[in-house]
Amino acid sequence: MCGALGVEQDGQDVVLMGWVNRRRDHGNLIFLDVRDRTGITQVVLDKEVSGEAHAKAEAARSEYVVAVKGRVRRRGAGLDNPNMATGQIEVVASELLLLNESKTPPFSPAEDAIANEEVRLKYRYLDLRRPQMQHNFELRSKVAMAIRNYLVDQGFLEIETPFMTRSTPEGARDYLVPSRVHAGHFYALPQSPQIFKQILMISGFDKYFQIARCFRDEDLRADRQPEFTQIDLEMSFPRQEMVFRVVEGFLTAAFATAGISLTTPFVQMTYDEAIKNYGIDKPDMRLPAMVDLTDELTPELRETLKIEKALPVLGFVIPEAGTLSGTQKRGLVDEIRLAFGDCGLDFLDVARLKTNAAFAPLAETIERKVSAAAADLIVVTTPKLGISEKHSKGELYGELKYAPNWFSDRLEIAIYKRVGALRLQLAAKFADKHGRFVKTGTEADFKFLWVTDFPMYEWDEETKVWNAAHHPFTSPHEEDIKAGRLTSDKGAVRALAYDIVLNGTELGSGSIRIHRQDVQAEIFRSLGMSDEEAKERFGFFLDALEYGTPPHGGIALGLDRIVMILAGATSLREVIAFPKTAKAIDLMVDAPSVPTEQQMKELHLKTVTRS
RNA sequence: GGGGACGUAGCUCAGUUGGUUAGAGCGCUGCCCUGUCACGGCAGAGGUCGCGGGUUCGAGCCCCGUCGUCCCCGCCA
Repeated sequence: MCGALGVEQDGQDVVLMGWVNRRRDHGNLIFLDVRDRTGITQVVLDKEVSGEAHAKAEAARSEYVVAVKGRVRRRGAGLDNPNMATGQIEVVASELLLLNESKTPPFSPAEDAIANEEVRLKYRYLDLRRPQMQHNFELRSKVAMAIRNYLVDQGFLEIETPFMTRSTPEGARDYLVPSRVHAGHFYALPQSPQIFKQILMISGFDKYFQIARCFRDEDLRADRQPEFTQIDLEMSFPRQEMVFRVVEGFLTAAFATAGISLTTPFVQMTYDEAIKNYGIDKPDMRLPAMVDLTDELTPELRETLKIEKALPVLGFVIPEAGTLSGTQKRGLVDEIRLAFGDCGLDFLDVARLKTNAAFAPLAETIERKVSAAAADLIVVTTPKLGISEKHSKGELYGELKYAPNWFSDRLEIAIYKRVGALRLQLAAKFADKHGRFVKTGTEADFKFLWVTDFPMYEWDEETKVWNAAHHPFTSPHEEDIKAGRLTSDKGAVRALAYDIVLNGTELGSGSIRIHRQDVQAEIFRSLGMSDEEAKERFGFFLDALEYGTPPHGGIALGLDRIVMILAGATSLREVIAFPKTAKAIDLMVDAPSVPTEQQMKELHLKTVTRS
């Protein structure tokens, strides 16, 4: 292989096959850089060595497929290329075959500058030839294999579940597949194998896993594709810590394939703590936390900053941001105001903190509380959100989605989330300076975290109902059931649900499930689902629960996201061979497409145009 | 559904206050070249300025609409 040659092979006869990465024609001497999956080797075609091979090389062009027969030679003094892995050797060709020609490609896989995504996706086969992409998919393959091996070693069984099924209870929109045999009936592609894996527990497969494709018809993001791959697993008789240890185990194995050793167990915090300290349920631990400064502010300072009495004031630090000029500061404030509304905020570096008339008396306290270093930027803020005492709890939950237990009765909690978002946006803005997001290939680049005790219910402001925050098979905390909160105080019910977070990205989420039919029925009722409705949607599952269901629980992790972060990429498209655009289009095969009339007829379908 | 950025040669991009013949680098084609490795030299080809409409004496540039790509909000266990 092209990348496998080194000085050890000096003098050996070899055959190389690959693509012409570059051609350098010196007349009677031609260099071809031949590329395959493993790397690039320089091939020398000397007219005096083989006139025939040399003549063929004259016709060779970029991306031609060639076979070279020749001898490995240590390059002469001063001819080594230190920029190339194989730069100490070259292959002197005695024979050259042009196995296939290539049209001039719209962009060259050899180029350092990458074309725009539209072109890359249309000519995906060319894009995938790029060494970076080849590396990503080698990494992905190895990671998946390491996880498989680990789980199998731990006694997990890999079991497949159907793609053509019925809706799973995940709340996302389904992709539907029309049935030819049953007019008007549709299969749904699974949003996850959730129900099947629980059934497998009931079936006695006490440790199941699957690297499973999942489908969700929702709008996309850089880290969301309509079809994606999950490492899905479920265990019987677990405590959640048992699930954590399994996940930490396979992640350690997976990261080891990339040469990164992880320290376990991972850090753990509750959902409430995450919101309170980071303003988000998936904290990026590479950045410092927020600090509540409410009790530190004097009434005079509140006056100066025009902060209403009731609102909490939060501070945080952007590391290494350096000193901002007045203009920069004003620009930043305007920008933030645009995105976050009036924040009553101020940006202060440590020096300014001490000289600012309003803040000076508190300088030391604030500096100490936010643990600011000299070059750090201190942000003191309270987004106002137009919140007042008049706002109902429901409206607040709408803003908040969840209602963490510790502030069930307070009105200003959405602020924590706003400030959390602000913290992330500002950190991204100063990313070049603080370097916290830079990947160096060490353990420190990967900050894992377990977030536990998620709320059981979330308030849907549009429909004015409580929904299951995770899914309706998640078990609430026993004490919350006993305290009657399922009916009296839904917002305060904690679930035995947990997320695993890496660098601010949710990698996966899982829960301990309900294994008792009576509890399950109570949950459905608490979600406003009638017994009939529950039976209609999940009847088969409720039946199964009644035949000796073991306590069980599990988790599912996004394989694509793991590989993305490990590869240092910022989009899933870099680690999915044939991804879709933000509008769920495959630009290479041009999918989705219009079916033929014959297909439509057989499927009993008719297209209606919505006006 | 909403907001933002982008769309000019095959690719990456520049294009001033609206002005006459739209440029650069890379790539491509031909010729030359025996030590290059982002080879070099000479010559050359290559444009529906995304698309449609409008304003104007005149539009790559201004306005409206539309399509596409990307990012974000909503949405998404």
